Amino acid sequence: MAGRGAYAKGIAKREEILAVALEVIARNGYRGASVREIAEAVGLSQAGLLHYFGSKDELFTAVLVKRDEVDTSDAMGDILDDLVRIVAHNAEVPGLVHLFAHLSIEAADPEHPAHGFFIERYAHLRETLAARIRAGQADGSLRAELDPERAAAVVVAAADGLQAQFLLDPSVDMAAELTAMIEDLRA
Amino acid sequence: MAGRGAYAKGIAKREEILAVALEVIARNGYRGASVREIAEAVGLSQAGLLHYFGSKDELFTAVLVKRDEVDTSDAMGDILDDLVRIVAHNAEVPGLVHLFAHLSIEAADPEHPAHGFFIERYAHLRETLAARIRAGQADGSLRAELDPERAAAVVVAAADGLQAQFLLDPSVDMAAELTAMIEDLRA
DNA sequence: GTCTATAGACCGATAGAC
DNA sequence: GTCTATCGGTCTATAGAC
Repeated sequence: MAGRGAYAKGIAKREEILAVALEVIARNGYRGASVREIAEAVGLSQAGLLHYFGSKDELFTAVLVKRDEVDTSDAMGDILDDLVRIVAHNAEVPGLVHLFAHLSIEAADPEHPAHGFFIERYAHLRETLAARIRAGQADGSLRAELDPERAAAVVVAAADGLQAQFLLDPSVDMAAELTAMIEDLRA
Repeated sequence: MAGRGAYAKGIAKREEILAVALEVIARNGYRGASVREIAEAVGLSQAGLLHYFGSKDELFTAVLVKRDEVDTSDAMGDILDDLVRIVAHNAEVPGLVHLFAHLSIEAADPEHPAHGFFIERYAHLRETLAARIRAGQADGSLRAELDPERAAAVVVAAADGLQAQFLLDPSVDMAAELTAMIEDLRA
């Protein structure tokens, strides 16, 4: 895997493009963040950029995966706390929240490059949460009458829905609402 | 307001366009539902259609308002029941759910024609739900420790988030999940 | 008032030269 | 690996016929 110069340079360039794209989107928002604009910010032509990522959707999907990796590496252990912390952090980068929301809707099409990513992301998130809820029920810290799978799906849904409300009206305090909801799960 | 022939005809044409657009979107989905396609389905040129609605976004916003009117007229009285019924019905028209989700994200831009619509829609929905929760707490049918405003915001958010999960994976049973969530609010 | 036709701007995608 | 040039598609705007 430790490729030679040319290969390694390609990888590095991809990383550089992703970092710049993340900046541009976080600053200018998703709207108007065209491939051309990002390409110019990196110092490439539009076609030059699309050499590294086959299409606009693939580029933006890669940005998403990258953000997810960063979020995951920041995780502290308790998924309930992590979720609230991620949501709180998201309030500071509305452009990225917009990109995420936008792509999650567009990826409904099975042909979309990010379709698999979102399917797996939701499945993994729901499983992790359900396991955490079961553990909490076992040690008596969470209410016993909850259905772990259903509660997990609804917590994930609420987090997404709160982001939509936040995008429309930035005064919505996503983290506070989500915290209150999670508090309500406790015994 | 009872205009003469020409005016009334314009109104009727608008209604006809909205009805056809609703059909096309429900059938073909939002993706690929271009102004041209809808115009041809009505028997108009693209520019002919845009004479009635200033832009694509305005047209789609009008479709949304129309759907909302239909939903509202179907309401039976109890907002909690109505919400579940609307969500259940939505599972049968994924194209419309897609349109709704897509526009609600795009409308985050304050310049978007549907921005005000969504702001008001969420505010109204949250108020109505909060009032219903307060009433339920007064008569002892809903849990007393809930914060009515927060619970209302979270229920709305969950409904939206479940729609996003449903669009990605149609096997997700939105109505069942939402019903379970609402059950959990009861005393 | 209503509609057709057309033109311009922008975008993403692709071909092919270097 | 990067560029220029170009293509097809979408939205918007407008001039002018009816």
